[in-house]
Amino acid sequence: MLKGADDVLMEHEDSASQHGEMTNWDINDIKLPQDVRQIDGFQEWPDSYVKHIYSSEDKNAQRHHSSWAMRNTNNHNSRILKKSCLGVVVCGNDCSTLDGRKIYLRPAICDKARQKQQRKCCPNCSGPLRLLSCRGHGGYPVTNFWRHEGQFIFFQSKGAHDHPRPETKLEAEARRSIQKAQTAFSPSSPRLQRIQEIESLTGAVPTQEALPLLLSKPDAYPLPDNFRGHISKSSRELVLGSCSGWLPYSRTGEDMGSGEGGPCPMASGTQHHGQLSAPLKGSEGHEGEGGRHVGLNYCNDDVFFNLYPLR
DNA sequence: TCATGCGGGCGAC
DNA sequence: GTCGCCCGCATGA
Repeated sequence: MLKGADDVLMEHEDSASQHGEMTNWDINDIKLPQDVRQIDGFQEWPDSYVKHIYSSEDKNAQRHHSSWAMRNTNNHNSRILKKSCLGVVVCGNDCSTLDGRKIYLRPAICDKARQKQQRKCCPNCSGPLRLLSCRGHGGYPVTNFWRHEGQFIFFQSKGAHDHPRPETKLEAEARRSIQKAQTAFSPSSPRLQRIQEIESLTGAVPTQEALPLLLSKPDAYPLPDNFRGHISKSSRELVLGSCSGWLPYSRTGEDMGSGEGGPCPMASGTQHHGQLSAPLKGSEGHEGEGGRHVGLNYCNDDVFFNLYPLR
């Protein structure tokens, strides 16, 4: 369907050196190169018409991981896994946080979960959420292809994302963990009562078992090259600064405290906890943005998380 | 509950 | 035939 455009772009791609690896192959080739001299470090944010060859030992590659929200697409070819980009969930009111950041949530991959997510409201302004579809591949979503061949995992991306980066899977997972912690620490929970009891007896504040916290670092969220011209600087600087509100990408609707549809008043009932950190499982990327930390600075209608002062 | 992968099926081109 | 997309199902975390 879009082959003509692809071919043109492939030429461009082939002429460009990508870390020096072989790129004169296509994911649909009957035979893929096996004399690969150099394998790539895992790319968390592949964009544009790129190809990568990963080691079959690479855990991220094995999982066909991407920080873009990619859903499985049936291409009726069991040898090649195809995924298409779901875009990003934004605030329908195009609101900004107090420090000028936009809301870029990660679309749920599961269709039902995504529908549910879109019924939720913006955690910043309580406005409607809107799914900003990816149309970076000739008007269709960017597609990623994965193929396991011998010792290597071949990756090919077609299209250039025309939308901001959503929060990463890791961040979304962290938010879920935090929500679980919130539930456990809700004011009426026996667990919290127990902690308060301990606190009153000992004067000590129990350190958290493992509330996940990821700390952001500047420039952790560069936008796709093709998007940089379209948004403001403040939107680009999606890093956590002051405790003016909450995290840059915000949380998804699933994390809105009591579930269905509740608006998100800003940080009511905020409790302050010490800064916590916990290593995240997995190895998000081997280079570049990999292994970064994410600031979580939550407003929350239930409990806390306006709480982690940044360094 | 949700992410992920698989595969049937449909319509457009 | 290829591609995009919908759907349901299964599995695992």
